[in-house]
Amino acid sequence: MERTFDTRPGEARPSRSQRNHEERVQHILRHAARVFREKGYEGASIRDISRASGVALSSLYYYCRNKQELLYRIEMFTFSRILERLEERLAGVEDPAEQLRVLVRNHLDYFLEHPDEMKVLAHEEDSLTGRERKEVDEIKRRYYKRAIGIYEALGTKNRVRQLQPRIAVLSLFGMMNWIYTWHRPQVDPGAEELARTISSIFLDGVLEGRDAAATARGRERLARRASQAGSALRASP
Amino acid sequence: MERTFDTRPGEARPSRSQRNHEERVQHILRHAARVFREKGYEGASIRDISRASGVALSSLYYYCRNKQELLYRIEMFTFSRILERLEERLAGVEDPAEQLRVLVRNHLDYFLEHPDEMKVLAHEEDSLTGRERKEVDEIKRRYYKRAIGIYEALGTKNRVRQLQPRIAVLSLFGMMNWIYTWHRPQVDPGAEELARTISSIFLDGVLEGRDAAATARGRERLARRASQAGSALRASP
DNA sequence: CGATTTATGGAACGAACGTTCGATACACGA
DNA sequence: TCGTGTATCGAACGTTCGTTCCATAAATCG
Repeated sequence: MERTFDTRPGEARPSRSQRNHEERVQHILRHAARVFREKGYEGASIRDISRASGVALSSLYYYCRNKQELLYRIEMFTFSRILERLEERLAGVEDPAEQLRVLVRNHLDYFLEHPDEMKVLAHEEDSLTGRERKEVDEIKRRYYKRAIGIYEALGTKNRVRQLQPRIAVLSLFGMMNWIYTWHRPQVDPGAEELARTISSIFLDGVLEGRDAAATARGRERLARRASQAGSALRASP
Repeated sequence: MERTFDTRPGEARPSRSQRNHEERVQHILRHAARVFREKGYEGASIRDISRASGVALSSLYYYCRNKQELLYRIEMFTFSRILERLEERLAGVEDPAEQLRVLVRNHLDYFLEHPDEMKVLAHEEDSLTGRERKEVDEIKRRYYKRAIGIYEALGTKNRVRQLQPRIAVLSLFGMMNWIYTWHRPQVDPGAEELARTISSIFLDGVLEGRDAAATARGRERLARRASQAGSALRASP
């Protein structure tokens, strides 16, 4: 049957049919991402995706095992690309502060270039289950660990506040990943200005120079006020 | 028919039956919030809420017109409480930086006390439609505007970086609202430490003193590098 | 060419969905 | 004690869901 060629069939050399196959899958995934963004994973039906992509309902099952696999492929593909691009851009950058700016810029570039996929990534974290869920969690963790590494390098080369790296880095991801809830391309700044703003808030904060030091003194006062306010609330009718 | 009393019936004086009614609604909403948090609004079925609350499927429709009203009531109630508490705590606080710390602390206190409701608030922004959607958007906007006001006051009393208030404030909300995706009560810090960390990142940044000024010089270098990297990527095979 | 994958879509499946209906149990003022 | 409004629920409605089946075109190849 298959001994005419010494390469296993359907593995190397993407034949024309295979290239078409992969293109078709990408076509479906692009439209699926848009539908998932608009209606959410649970709210979107396979019929919606069929209609949006122009591929018949039952034909979708020729390319994907089920609905979950659509989401899984979108998430895996997107995470892989972001990580891939990040490593390319980090090559040769030594200063940790600049590494962090590169990470933010890379994240936001991808965010604004592929808003559908990125909203799905940020919004459908819990929609996968089983093996698919585990694999996405794993690549997400790799991304997170990369950021933690940069943050810790930042601490060895600079004077840094005593913050838990986990909390600091997840706050940074919060600033970035929340963007999908408010960013309107025609009104709001592009990736460059957003990245500059968020990097500068994270690294330098909002206040400049001695003002930052001045407000630091107010912090113990706040701690006292907060617990005061808490008990006052509980006592009120 | 209804001329025996001069007060309109069922408006003033919450009778015992009315109190029980309101308690029952709150009971349902509490369980509904938990189910919405666990499965998402679309993924959760009325039958799930019936099972979780112990109220029969059809009885739920005695208390709420439909599924959307469950979500609407949860979101309105939660937003109202947060705003209410915020104003109580802000009373008498003059310094804008401290006002901002109070806002963060108030937000996170409510976040960790009512994680179900807060995840629903953060995660189901787009699930409502029509009149209900408009009303929730409106109260959300009031909250946002309050934060913008504090941020602008911060700018008049301190030396502040030239950042768009909209972007800065929405980044702050990003740090806070993203918490629901990662916070584990048994491992992660409570509201006080979280609020301290996030306030300090926002106001003072991660770097301290002259280090912050030193890295500022690196910014134009970054701008150049980023556009370089962008074209390099496009040119690569 | 005829044989065999590759690709497509109409029709149907059982299950689950949001919602409604009608019967029943109970509390309470007249 | 009777009648009326409040509260509850089992059963059912029509619709939509994810998925499968099967028949059939179109491309591939010895």
